[in-house]
Amino acid sequence: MDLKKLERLQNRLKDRLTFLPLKGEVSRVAGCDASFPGGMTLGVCVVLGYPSLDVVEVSYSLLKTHFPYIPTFLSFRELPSLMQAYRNLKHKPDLILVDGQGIAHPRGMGIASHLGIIIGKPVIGVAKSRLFGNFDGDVPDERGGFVHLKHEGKVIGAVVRTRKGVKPVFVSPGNLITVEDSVKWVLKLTGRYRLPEPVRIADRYSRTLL
DNA sequence: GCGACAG
DNA sequence: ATCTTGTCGC
Repeated sequence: MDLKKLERLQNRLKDRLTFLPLKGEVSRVAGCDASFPGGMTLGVCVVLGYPSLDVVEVSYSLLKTHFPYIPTFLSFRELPSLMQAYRNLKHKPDLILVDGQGIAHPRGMGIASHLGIIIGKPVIGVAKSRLFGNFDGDVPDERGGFVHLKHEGKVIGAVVRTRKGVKPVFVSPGNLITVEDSVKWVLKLTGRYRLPEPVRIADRYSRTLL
């Protein structure tokens, strides 16, 4: 486990990121998350139909955990399992949401970006707390209110209020999508809960599947 | 040297 | 993330 080497890998992968408006039809959306039941990593991917949000498929992968939690290196802990679960899907999604940061990361390589580079599809990162980036003032307390997350003047994501009176979430593009479209889709996929349905359901399965 | 630090 | 008792608010 050579962190310096992994940092260089993240810096190299960063050059392969692309940010474009989301084009084409979105008929399926996926949510990915992992849990850690006693020394194991349970990665889960759920696919929902869009716009119905009905669960189309759930796939998972249970692997022995081989990497600890170290801030800014989350992908090396969770991706092996999440990738395996993703490969097992029979119905591939057009858009993916992952529990964690996208480019709102010190080296622009949060887990959502890393996953986005590997599978080459639009991925959005949705985190419950901040890792990197700053924002001014407060997030308007109304569903849909948001302020940009920035780093050295550049917009790298947004702090979004998905429900009035509830703590906001940190949204950032992983790959093949823009900050604006990421915010727009997170809101379109959020119902009566704090987290958008794909990640909320993936989270629930990852802790209930056993 | 000190504080921050996704899940 | 996981563990785990009690409390606040609708």
